[in-house]
Parts: sequence; C-alpha cells; structure tokens
Amino acid sequence: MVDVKSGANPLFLRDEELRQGIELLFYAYRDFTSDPDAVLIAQGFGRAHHRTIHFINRNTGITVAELLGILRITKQSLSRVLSQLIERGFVVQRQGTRDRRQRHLHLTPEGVELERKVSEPQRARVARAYREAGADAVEGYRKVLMGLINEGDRTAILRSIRHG
Amino acid sequence: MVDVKSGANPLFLRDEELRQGIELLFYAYRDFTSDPDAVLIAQGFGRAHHRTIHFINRNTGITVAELLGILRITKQSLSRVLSQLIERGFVVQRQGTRDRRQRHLHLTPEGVELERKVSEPQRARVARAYREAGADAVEGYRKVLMGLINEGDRTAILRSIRHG
DNA sequence: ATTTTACGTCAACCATATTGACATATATTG
DNA sequence: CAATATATGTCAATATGGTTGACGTAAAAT
Repeated sequence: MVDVKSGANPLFLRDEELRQGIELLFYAYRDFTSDPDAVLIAQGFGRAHHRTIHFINRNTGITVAELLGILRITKQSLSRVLSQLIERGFVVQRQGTRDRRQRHLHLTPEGVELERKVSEPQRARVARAYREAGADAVEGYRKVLMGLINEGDRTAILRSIRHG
Repeated sequence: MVDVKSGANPLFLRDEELRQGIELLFYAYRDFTSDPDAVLIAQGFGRAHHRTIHFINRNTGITVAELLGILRITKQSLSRVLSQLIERGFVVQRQGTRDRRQRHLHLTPEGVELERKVSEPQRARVARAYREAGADAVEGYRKVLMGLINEGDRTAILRSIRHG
C-alpha cells in the first residue's frame, strides 16, 4: 500500500511509516477538535468546557478526582471551567453518600443538551469516516489507538467504554 | 466485537460506537503528546516548538505560509516560536530564489538532532502500537484517520506523506 | 486523637493562541 | 510604469487554559 522507498533501507521505511502514523494523528486531531468550536464560542465556552461535559456525560456521577485523572490537569485548572459550568446551570454536584467528601458530577438536562449540540459535528465526522473506511478498518483504528494509550490506563478505558 | 446493548436500540448503539471512537482519539492523543514533554521542557521549549520542527523536518524548505496552513495558527503565533528556534540555531531561513519574498525553512544539523531526540519516544510508542495491532489494523487506522481529516486537505497530506 | 484524603480557593505566572494595525519588500497586473 | 496584491515581519492588547505553591475545611481512615 504505502510502499515508499521500499527495497532500499528497511530502517528508513520503518521510520517513515512511524512518522506517517504520527502525522495522521496530528491532522485528524486538529480537524476533529475544530468541529465544536463554533457552537462553543457562541456559548462563551472553550474546548476545556467541551471535554469536561463530555466526560461527565460519559461517566455520570464521576467524582472530581476521577475527572482530574482523565483530563490530566490540575484541580485549579479544572476549577475554573467547572465552576463556570455549574454557575450557568449545565452541571450539578451531589455530595457522596458513602463518602461525603466526594462531589459527584452530573449534567443537568441543559448540560446534556449542550453536550449533544456541541459534539454533534464531531460525531458526524467520525460517522462519515467510519462509513467510508468500513468495519474492518474501524476495528483496526480502535486497536491501534488503544495500543497508543498508556498501558496502565487501558483497562479502565475499556471498562468505561463498555458501559459508557 | 464491541457489542454494547446490541439488539435494543440501533440508534443508541450507533451513537455509543461513535462516542467510543471520539474518546479513543482523545486518550491516544493525550498520551501521545505527553511523550516529548520531558525532552522539550529540558530544552526550554514547548509543544509548539516540537510541531514546528517536526513539520520543517518533514517538509524541508517549506515556506512560512505553508507552515501556517498546516499548523492552523496565525503568523503572530508562529513568529514567537520560530524566532526562538532560529535564534537558538535549530532553524534557518533562506530567501526564495524564484520568489524572493518567501522564506524557506530548514533545520540545521542541530535542529535535525533535536527533532529526532524529541520525537523518539513518540515513534517508539507508535512502533509498539503497530507491532501489537498488526499490519491489517495499521491499515485500518490509517484509513479512518485519513477519513477524519478535512476532505480538502487529504490529497495534500497524502502527497506530503508519500515522499515525506 | 491524629493523620490522611477530597475538595476548594487565592494568587502569581506561563505558554500559546487570538485580533488588529501597520511596515517592507517583492511580485503581479492593468 | 503605476497601482495593487502578496509574503513576511512586528508591535500591542487580550484570551484561554494550563502550571506551581500555599492554605483551609470537612470527612474518612488509622
């Protein structure tokens, strides 16, 4: 398929192949994250808000610490975004019953609505790519991406993905 | 394979499948971009510098305008990063011969060295994922990612990838 | 009773992006 | 040739989203 400079130096080919994989990921992510921008900016929100409501939506009742672990940011950084979302009525916190120090995060109906609207073009993009590539390709896409994720996180992600 | 809540609501399944695809991309990109950080920070550089030298490396002699088009940032934003890289001897500009307004960007040997060092863990990560997933999966990965990229850019990327 | 954990908040700072305005050199066009 | 458009650079102000560090409170764990 790709077949660049093959025959010559297998080490070069390998390096080239890897760099292609890196570049494709960069481009795909670049375009993929540009989708929600229009909707978000109109709302006065940014990508950080999008990521936040996405993961609250996918993990209803997630605690602050868990969310921090997913986003890989500091609590001070999340704080700003989260309090804006709460203030404007898209997210609510519920004190944990078993552990009352915890704050479980939930989207309000407005939050669900916002999340759906914001991610709509993104889902459409993925849907189109899936359709064009076919089921086998999608399977490969999943496999490779999963392999790119830090080993320690994979099982947790698999779990979250199963009953997202 | 994934088979979540199948049988029930095909629309739900579809939505779920798409959200998985989105999430995988998020996680993979998150971990994948964290790789070069250590090396970069030690150098006093950031991810913007990495992206810049990556694309100059892959497109030797690229003009400023072309680079801006790839990175999708403003020239003011690129300017800072680029002048730092030039100042510290990792990048040089050469005036165009055909069009002398243009500045063609090249990595110095030090720049090539830096790029290689910075991207090394990233290439290793991709190599591992490719190895684990197998050739067919890699083909699918490529196909889907290509489909995620804005249609207008695909041919240009394909070209750049061919003789990168 | 003490220590640890989960969360929140204040404050300073940094990297990276933006918009807008303007300047220079060169190419293109009428 | 004159006028205009293009490629690049630069100054300035601003926004977003991240960081570190310090400290506080409530509740859980030891």
